[in-house]
Amino acid sequence: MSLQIPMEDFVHYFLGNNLNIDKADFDKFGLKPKVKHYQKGQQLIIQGQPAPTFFFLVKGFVRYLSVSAEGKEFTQSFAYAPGISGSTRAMTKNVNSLFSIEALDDVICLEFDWPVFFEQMKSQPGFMAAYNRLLENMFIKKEEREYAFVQQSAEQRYLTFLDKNPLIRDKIPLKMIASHIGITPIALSRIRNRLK
Amino acid sequence: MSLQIPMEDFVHYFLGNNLNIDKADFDKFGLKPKVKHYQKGQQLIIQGQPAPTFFFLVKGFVRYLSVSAEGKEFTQSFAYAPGISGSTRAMTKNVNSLFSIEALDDVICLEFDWPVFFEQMKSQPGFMAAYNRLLENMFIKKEEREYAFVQQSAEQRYLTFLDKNPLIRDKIPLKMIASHIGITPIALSRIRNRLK
DNA sequence: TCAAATAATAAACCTAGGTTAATGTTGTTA
DNA sequence: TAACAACATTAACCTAGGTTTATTATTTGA
Repeated sequence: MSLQIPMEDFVHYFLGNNLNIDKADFDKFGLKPKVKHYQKGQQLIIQGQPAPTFFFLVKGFVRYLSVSAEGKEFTQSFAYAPGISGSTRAMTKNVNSLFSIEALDDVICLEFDWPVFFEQMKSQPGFMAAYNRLLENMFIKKEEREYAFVQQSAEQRYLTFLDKNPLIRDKIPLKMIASHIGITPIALSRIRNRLK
Repeated sequence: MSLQIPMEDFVHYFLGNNLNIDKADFDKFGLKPKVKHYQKGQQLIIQGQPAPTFFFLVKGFVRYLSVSAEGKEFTQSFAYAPGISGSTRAMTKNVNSLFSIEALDDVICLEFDWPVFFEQMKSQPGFMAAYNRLLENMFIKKEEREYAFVQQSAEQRYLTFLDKNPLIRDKIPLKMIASHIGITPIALSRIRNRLK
């Protein structure tokens, strides 16, 4: 592991607010992540291909995007450093990913092999519990999103997005925000015009 | 535990296709669930109230519904025997539930105290792993739903619902299907008329 | 620093689905 | 089995957001 500071960040993140895992537990792990660099526009994982890896983002931010059969883009979500990233479905079910993960920025990340990681996790109850908490949070976020799509207007979803994503709201193209909240860029433009 | 056959079902379910847990691990557990009966229309948990319990449905089926500030009903999902049920958010975060769970049928279920259950799970790695798998599946389902709301028409969502829910599709009122796929009963009626 | 590409906005028009209100159609229960 | 309630359908109308096509910023990169 050559990146001293990011590794500290990583440990700190896992130990910290989100996952609350014991530092000692983590150090017992013999993890050998690869340090990877991606340039803006490059893909960390590719829709339709296996993705048995998960990432810890050390620097930069990414989006999850899927392209439908009709060629329509949908930005499922965003992730940014310090934080984790990957396709839960592709990793855990060993199937092809339904989305790509694209760097929106120059990205530095640690790449973990999921099968190895998962195997080791089984012998580390603290880590397993942390993974649990992570999944719970991910699920709850999707639940909130489900609710938003059914009960809220596009305008409300836009305002909520701005509110909940202060770190990236001014750094990503509006068309990505539009496709994230499930509308076209034209509709978002109308909303923005109405709001000002 | 007085219900012999359901308990067998329960164990079998947890051991079985979904969670793949070892029967011996389960038996080590000293779980003392309450056996509960609910009549059609009664609520297992109530929106806005704490819900530190999870349920194993032995018989019958339920729906998760939330009512918005404007009084609009949304049927988040359905669950049926044999299977589990509860509010992940309310259980794990110890907050009030954002939805109610309502019996659509006469329901028999086992009620577990979440804090006790979770505490015991920590010492049973096999069970913790099973809970993980469950969360992964729950997350993936929500991901699919998110995708459906953004990329599919109401008609497609209706057809998908029928296809994926053979056990309940003919046993629940259409208005619940409508509110589950995010449209009004009127719109669903139009769709059904168009389809025949 | 000037093209060329990409992003954002705007206008005109269209459509899926919401809303309201009326009318059948089931299902309960007294 | 009558009467009431809940559910489902239909029609008429409305609106948010999609589509198409231009026009105007911004980036990007040579």
